Amino acid sequence: MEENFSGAGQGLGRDNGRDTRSRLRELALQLFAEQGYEKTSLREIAERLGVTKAALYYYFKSKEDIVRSLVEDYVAQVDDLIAWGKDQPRTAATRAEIVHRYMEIVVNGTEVFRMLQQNQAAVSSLASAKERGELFRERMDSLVDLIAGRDAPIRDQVRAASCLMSISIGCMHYQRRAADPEELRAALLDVALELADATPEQAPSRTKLGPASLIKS
Amino acid sequence: MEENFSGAGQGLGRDNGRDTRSRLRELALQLFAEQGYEKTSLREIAERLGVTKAALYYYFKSKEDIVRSLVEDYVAQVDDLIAWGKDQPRTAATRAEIVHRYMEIVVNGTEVFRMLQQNQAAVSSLASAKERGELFRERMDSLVDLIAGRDAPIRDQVRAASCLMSISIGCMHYQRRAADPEELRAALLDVALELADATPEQAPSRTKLGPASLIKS
DNA sequence: ACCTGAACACCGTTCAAGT
DNA sequence: ACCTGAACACCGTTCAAGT
Repeated sequence: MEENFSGAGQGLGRDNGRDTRSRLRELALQLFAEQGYEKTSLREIAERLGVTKAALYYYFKSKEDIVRSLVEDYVAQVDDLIAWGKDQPRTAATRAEIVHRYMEIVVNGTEVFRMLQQNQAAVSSLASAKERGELFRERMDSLVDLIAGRDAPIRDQVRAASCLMSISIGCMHYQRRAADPEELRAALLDVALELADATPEQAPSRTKLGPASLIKS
Repeated sequence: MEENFSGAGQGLGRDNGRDTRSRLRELALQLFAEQGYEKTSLREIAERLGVTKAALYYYFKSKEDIVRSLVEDYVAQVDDLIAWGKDQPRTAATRAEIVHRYMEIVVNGTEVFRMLQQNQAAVSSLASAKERGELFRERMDSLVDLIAGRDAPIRDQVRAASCLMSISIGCMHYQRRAADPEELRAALLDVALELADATPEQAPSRTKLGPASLIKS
């Protein structure tokens, strides 16, 4: 919805506007992810683009608005996934499908997710003042609910959260140094899928608190 | 080393200095974690403390220096853990011990880790200009090496990284809403320990790429 | 439609000066 | 030892004005 914005009249103008706008978005993403949102000044972006600071306000109404434009698409994709998941039966197959789809989203937007991860504080106060609270926390919780089941025991919630974190952190952290991207994908899926299913505590637990924890105090 | 700084002469002065300094640290940690490092101005901190902006520079030589002072202790603890781990045999017991110790560190410094997590970008450029690169990335990698073994296959590296992330993210994310903190600890340990050991792929793999992936293309 | 120049309030930092 | 007031360069944002 932000990417295919060119449709309106790209043959009419110099198409230079579209060009400047997307160069701006591309450059901002790179700089925000690399050196951080707050450490990247609009002056730096403008200089590299060959325009004035003030010119940027023709394309975006604020610095935060640039981030919103970069993130928007992926937030929508996650929302779609959540909506889809809510209509699905609570089976192992559904959980696996959620993991696969989430993985797909993250893989396609690794740079954006890296940028989000690195600028959590700056981004979460971007909450648009509207009801879309926290932007991440909330959606994390929704996905955890879908995977572990609503009001699941903490242990299963932790497993589900770890499952999701493994995917995103794993992508961001290893994508650059992994020789074969397919191998990384397979490894991530393997770990994530293992975490997506609550294990029926096969081994009688290696922590001191086993089933015996009911006896305490 | 930063906490027990009072030893020098706390009976001599008004002990008001020590007091202002630690009130400053406490307040800064709270604000940085809550609203973010960059969104928290020194003016706000100073006002709440009842002094001028400039007064803060008597205690810390820069804004970043406040963060360094907050983080220092925990970085040192992690470094100690890494150093200890390097001298240990590569057994399952060692891995379990590393997980337990890491958990201990994170539990004791949850607020600091939350603050680090939320301000990654701001903090990682705090790299002191010295060689202590990235502050987190690097130490993460060292711990992963200790758990998975150096130059382990990606799958095992991912498992080890997930193990560590489960602990820190799990603490930060669930500590506040968990009814019983002991239960949370047990749940986190359970998941982390499962991830700390590479599974001998018991089930013949549920991803499309099994051992058969060698045949491809 | 696309961009500039100049001004705004605010930020982190420095420093001479006060007690 | 502990703190202030005033100044510095820089930041994001606005706006009237130019083409």
